[in-house]
Amino acid sequence: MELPDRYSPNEVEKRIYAWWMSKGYFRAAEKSTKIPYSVILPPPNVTGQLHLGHALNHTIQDCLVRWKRMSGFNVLWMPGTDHAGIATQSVVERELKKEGKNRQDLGREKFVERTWEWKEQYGGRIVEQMKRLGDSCDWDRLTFTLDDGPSKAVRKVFVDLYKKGMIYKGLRLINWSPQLESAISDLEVEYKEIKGSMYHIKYPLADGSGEIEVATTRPETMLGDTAVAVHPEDERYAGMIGKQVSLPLTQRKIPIIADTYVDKEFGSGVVKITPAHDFNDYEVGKRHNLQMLNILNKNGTLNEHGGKFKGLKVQEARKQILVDLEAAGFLSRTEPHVHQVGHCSRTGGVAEPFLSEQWFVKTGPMAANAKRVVESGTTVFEPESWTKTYLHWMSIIQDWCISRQLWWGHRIPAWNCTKCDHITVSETDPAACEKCGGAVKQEEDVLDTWFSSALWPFSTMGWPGDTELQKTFYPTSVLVTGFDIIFFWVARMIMLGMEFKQDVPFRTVYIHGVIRDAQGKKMSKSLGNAEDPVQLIEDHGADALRYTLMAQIAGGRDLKFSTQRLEGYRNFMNKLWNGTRFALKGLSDFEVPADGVNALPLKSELSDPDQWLIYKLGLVEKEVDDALKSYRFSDASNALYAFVWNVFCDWYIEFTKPILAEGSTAPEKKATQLVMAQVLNRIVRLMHPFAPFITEEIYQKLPIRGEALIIDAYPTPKLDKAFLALGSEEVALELDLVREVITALRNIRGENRIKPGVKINARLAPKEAKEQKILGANKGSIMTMARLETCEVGPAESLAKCAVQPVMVGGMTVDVIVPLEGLVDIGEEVNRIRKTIEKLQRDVAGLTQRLSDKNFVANAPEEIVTAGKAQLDESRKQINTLEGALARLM
RNA sequence: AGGGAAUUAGCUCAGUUGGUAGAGCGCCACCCUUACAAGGUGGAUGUCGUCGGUUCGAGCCCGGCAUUCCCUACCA
Repeated sequence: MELPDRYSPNEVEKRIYAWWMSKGYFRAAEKSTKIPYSVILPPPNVTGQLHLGHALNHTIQDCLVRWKRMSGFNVLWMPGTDHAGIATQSVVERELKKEGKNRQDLGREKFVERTWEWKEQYGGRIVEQMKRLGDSCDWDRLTFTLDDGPSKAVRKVFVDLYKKGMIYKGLRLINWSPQLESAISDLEVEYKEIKGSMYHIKYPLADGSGEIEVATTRPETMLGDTAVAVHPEDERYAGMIGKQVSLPLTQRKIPIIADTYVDKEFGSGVVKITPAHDFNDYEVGKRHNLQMLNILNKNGTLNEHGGKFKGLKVQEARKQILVDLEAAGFLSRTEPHVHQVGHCSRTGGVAEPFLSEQWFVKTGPMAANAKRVVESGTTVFEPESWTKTYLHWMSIIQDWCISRQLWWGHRIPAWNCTKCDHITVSETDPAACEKCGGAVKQEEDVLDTWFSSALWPFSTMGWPGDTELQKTFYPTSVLVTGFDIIFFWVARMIMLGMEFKQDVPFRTVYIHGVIRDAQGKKMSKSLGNAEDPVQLIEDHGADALRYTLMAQIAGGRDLKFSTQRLEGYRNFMNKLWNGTRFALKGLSDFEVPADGVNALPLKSELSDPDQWLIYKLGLVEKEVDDALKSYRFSDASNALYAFVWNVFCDWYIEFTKPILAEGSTAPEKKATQLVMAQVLNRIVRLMHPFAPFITEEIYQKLPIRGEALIIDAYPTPKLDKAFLALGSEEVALELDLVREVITALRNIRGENRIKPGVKINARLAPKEAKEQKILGANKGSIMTMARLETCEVGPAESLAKCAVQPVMVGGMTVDVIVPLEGLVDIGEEVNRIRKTIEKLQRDVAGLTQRLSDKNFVANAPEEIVTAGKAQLDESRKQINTLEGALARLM
C-alpha cells in the first residue's frame, strides 16, 4: 500500500476521531469483569477556550486512560464543564452592556435565562477543542455542573451539612469584591505589591491631656475606628489605657485599649483599630467587644457612617480626608511605603475586607479527616512533595465562605420566613415556613462555584442515587491537576468525599507544573505570549503537540514551550510515518500468518539485526512500562523516541534493506518480514497513548493488526514474553560491535574527506575468533553501510600508510584499518590518530592512578576493579597500535 | 518572615538505587545514498553554581554560601 511521503495530520486526525466515536471506543461499562480505572476531568469553565494548560492536563489524562484501556481495564474518563459563576455571569453582563443594559434591567429570572442561552450557544466550544486534542472521554456522560444530577447533589449536601450544624449563616468579616458586589473566598484574593504611603495621624485625647500618634496606609478607615490599641506592657502609654481619644474630623470618642497584638517596636507602637475593615482588627474587636462599624456600601463607596464623605469611593475619600487632616493639623507626616494589597483575582480590582452576612461551611472536622487519609497514604500525592503543602494548608484552614452575591449558580436552598425569623433549609422548594407556616422567600445568594466542584467525583456518578456507576468507579483512580487548585478543589473534594461517601475521591493526585513560554514567563492572554493549542494542532498536528508536552513532563516541574521543539516532534511523527512507509514496501509480498500477532519466527532463522532489534524492543517495553507506572512521562516518551528513530529507523531498516529489497531472494527474508511486521505492530501500540492519531492511522495499514489500535493490548515484557525471548542480549552486543565498526569506517571516511561516492577498501582485524565470526557473519552489511569496495577480515598486516581506529564493545575488540594510498591528504589522518591517542592516554592516566591506589583496590567491588584493569590493558594496546600506524604515516 | 525548588554543552532540559556525563534544538563539515532535506553521515563543545564534609570513589549523599524562581503568611 502506497503512502504519501509527508504525513499530514489534519485530515487524518478528524477522520480517525470520528471513527473512534462512531465505534463507541470511549464508552465505559457500568458493570464489567474488567478492573475499573476511572479519572474525572477537571471541568473547564464553559466560557473557556482551550489553552496550553488544558492541553497539558488533558494529554496526561488521555495518555493514562488510553494506556489503561489498552492494558485491559474498564476505563471511565468522566468529562464535564463548569458553570463558573463569576466568569460566565461577567461574559453575559458584558454582552448586555453592549446593548446598553445591565442585569438589573432584565431581572434575575430573565438574566439566568439569557445566561443559559449563552451556554447552549457557546458552551460546547471547549468540548470541541478537547476533541481536537484527542481526548478519549466518555462523552455520553458529559455533565454540566448546573445539570439536574449535580444540582440535586448540591442541595442534598447543603441540607445535610446544615442539619449537622456544619453550615451556618453569620455576620463575618470576609473578602469582598466591590466590582462584583459579592463575597469572594480568601483563595480568590491575590496580593500585589503597591507603592503607597504611610500616613502618621495625631489622635488627640478626649480630655485634652495630649495626643497619640497612629500610622496607617488607609487613612479613610479612621471613619470606622472604634478603638486605639497599645501594647499592655508599653510604658509610654501605660497611663493612657482606658482613656478616650477624640477621632479627628468626626470627634467621635473611642477608647484606648491594651492588646498584645500590638508590636511595641513598630512605628509609634499605637494601632488604630477598625474591626469592620481589617482582619487583624476584627480579631482585636471581637476580643474587646468593640463596635464593628462598617463604613462601606456594597459597591465600595462610603456609606452613612462616612459623614461628609458619604458616596465617595475609597480612593477619593482617602484624598479628601488627607486634605482635611492636613488642614486641621492632624497629619504629622507622610512617608512612602510599599505594602501588599489584596486584589480580586476575578476582576483585578482592590478587594475590601467587608462585614456582611454570609454562609459558611465549618471545615474543622472535615479537614481532620481529609488530613488523616493523606497522612495514612489512602490518597497519595505524586510528586510526593505536595503532601507537605497540602497538610500544612489543611492545618490552618478557615471556615469556607460559600455564599456569593451572584445570580448564575446554585441558589442557596434556604428560605427565610416573612413572619418569624426561621430559616427553612430543604432539598425541595418549600411552600411555607416549616415552623410557623408563614410565607417564605428563598435566599438570593448562590453557592461558590467550588461547592459543586467539591462533589464532582460522585455527583457525576448519579449520587445521591445508589448507582452501579459509583459502585464500579468510586473512588476514582487518579486525579490529574495543577498545583494551583489543590486548595480550591482537591482538598475540598477529599473533605466532602469522606463526609458523604465515607471514602476518598481518588487514590492518587498527580500534580503537574504550569506551562511557560520559551523565556520562562507564565503564559497569559494579557502578556500576549499565549500560544493557541488549536492553532498549533492545525499547523503541526495534535500528536506532535501532545508529544512535545509529554516529552517535557518531569517531576511536576514547570515546562517551557517552544515551537522549535514542537517542530522537532512534528518531524518525529514524520519520521515514524516514513519509517513505516518504507517498512511496508518491504512487506508487500509478506504472507500474513494465520495466528497474527502471536506468529513467531524460528529463532534459528533470525539474523543478528533481528535478535538485536527484539532485544532492544524488550528494553524499551520495560522502560515504558516502568515509567508509566510511576508517572515518568518524559522518560517513557523519550525512550520511545530513541527506539523508533535511533534503533528502528537508523539501524534496523538499514540492515534489512538488502534483505527486503524488491525481488530479493534472501533466505532470511521470511523471518525478517515477520520480525518487521511484529515490531511495527508493537511500535504503534507502544506509542498510541502519546500519539494516538498517527499510530491508529498506521495501524490500520499494517499487515498484522486487530480491529482498532485504541482497543488493542498494550505491550509489556510480560505480555510479549514469547516474542521477546527471541531477542538475545549476547547477539545484541555482537551487533553493537558491528555497528561500531561501521561507525568507525564512516568516521574515517568523514574525517579524511573521502567523498561519499568513492568506495574504499578496509581490513578488519579481530582480536579473537569470536570477533572474527561476528564480522564474517555481518560482512555484507558492513560493506553496504560503510560503502566498501573490498573488506578483508583477518590479522592486521603492516600496511604502509593506513588509517586505524580501534573499536571496543563489551570486551570485544576490532581494529578498523583503511589503506589510504593515493586517497587523501595524510595530514588529516595524522591529526585524527593523534587526537585518539591523546584521549586514550588521558584514560590510561586516570585508570593507572586509580588502580595504583591501594584503598581503591581494597574497597571497590571486584567487578569494578577487574573492568578497570581490562580497560587499562586494552587502552595501552590500542595506543601501541595507533602509534605504529602513526609512525608509518610520518 | 516561614516553607519548597532550581543551578549540568550556546539554548531548553534528562541523568530512579554513588563507579570518570547524555538528548533535542542550535553550530561546523560533507551528502538529493530510490522511506524521510520535516532527511542522512561525521564532528566540536561541559573544572555538573561555590566552599567544605562523608567515601577507595560524588553531578548524585550531608552542611555552609551565592544567585534565581515558586508557595504560604504578613506590621498598623
